Amino acid sequence: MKPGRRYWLMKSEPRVFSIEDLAQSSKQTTCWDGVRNYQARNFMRAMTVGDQVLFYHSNAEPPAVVGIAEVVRTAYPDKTQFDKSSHHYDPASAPSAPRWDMVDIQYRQTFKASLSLDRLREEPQLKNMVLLQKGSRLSVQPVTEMEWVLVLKLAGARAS
DNA sequence: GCCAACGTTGGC
DNA sequence: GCCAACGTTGGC
Repeated sequence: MKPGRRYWLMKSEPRVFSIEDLAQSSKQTTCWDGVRNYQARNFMRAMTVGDQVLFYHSNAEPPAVVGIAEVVRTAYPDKTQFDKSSHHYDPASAPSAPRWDMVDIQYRQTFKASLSLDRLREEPQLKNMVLLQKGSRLSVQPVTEMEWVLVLKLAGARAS
């Protein structure tokens, strides 16, 4: 655990963009566009290069943490907010004052055994994970170092 | 496909 | 500034 590193969890629907898609992306890197929630955006703005990310498959069977990525570029304006043809177009956002940001993340590893939501709920020490809170829908959320260490342990994974 | 939980919008 | 209406998320 390197000092100063922070830990996060980011959700993606695998039918839209899976961890396999990330692994096969150019430079195994992608920009995390489309976030349109202020709290999630603010968490992305707090990210620094080197921060570690749990990659979570939502709306999946089963929903699960499936691997690890790393932040390789800090927050910068999400171009899709100005693109009228984009599903994420935001007419209320001005180019002079972009409302939405994104970060770049790079693939690190896929867990041999992904950790399902049910499995995570079985761990008393993870009961405070943002992911496990009732009604939690945040697509970008903080993870504590204790939670990070335990999730990797449960996944039989080593920190990258 | 259902629907609970949550965030946003806009009338007042 | 309240809050009803609406849209979205995401587990099930």
